[in-house]
Amino acid sequence: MTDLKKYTTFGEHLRILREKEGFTLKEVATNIEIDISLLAKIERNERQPNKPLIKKISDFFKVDEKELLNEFLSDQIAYKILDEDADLNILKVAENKIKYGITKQK
Amino acid sequence: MTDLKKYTTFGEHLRILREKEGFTLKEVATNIEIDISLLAKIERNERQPNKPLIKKISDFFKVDEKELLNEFLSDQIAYKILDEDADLNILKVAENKIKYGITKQK
DNA sequence: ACTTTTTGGACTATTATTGTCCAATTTAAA
DNA sequence: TTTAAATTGGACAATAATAGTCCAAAAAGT
Repeated sequence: MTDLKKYTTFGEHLRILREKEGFTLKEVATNIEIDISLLAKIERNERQPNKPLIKKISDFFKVDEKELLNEFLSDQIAYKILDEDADLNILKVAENKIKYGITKQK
Repeated sequence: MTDLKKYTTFGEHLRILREKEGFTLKEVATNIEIDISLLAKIERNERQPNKPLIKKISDFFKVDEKELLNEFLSDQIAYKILDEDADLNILKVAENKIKYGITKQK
């Protein structure tokens, strides 16, 4: 587990990684082969990374891919709740659905 | 709270409501003004309802709209976890993100 | 002041999802 | 056991959502 502020977004996490190492957007973007502007947007959570990109990022910064992926997925869920401004208890409901019953969608 | 099997999907819930009242797909579909086939797909969770439709459904079956909406939202989260086959603990992480910090996406 | 870095917006491209249509299958009722 | 009604399923078109690009403006650093 990295010693970052917990409970931040994927984007912030990424920015912190980058700044900790003193890289510019350009340097990172070049390495992970995306547009600078896109990387900036990802850091600001205006765009979502895809899986291959998360892999490249974890390789570049030498962090655990799984951890980054979880950061990303938990963001998605958090954003969904915020967007819909749903009650937090639906998380428990979702958990129970998974545990007791429902199966994958086709 | 309706006395339905708990922790089922939106689609199953809908089908149970319909069958309990002895309606055919056609009858319900006509009333809520969607294609029969689409309704069938929604009952099988092959299509997701949208908000206005959830409203129409709750009106038609005289059930609480908020409850149906939560059913739908918790499904979405459950399906996401299953699809990504993510660890359940990301739900807790998401909850903490919401509680301590992150704000709405733009 | 000049240079580099970052931001922001408008636009296009891509991907995902919904909704439609119709034929095939299943159910049930005559 | 045929006939009709109900349901399913797939292929496709329509729509919506999201990502990615390009470039100019703003901010930060030297």
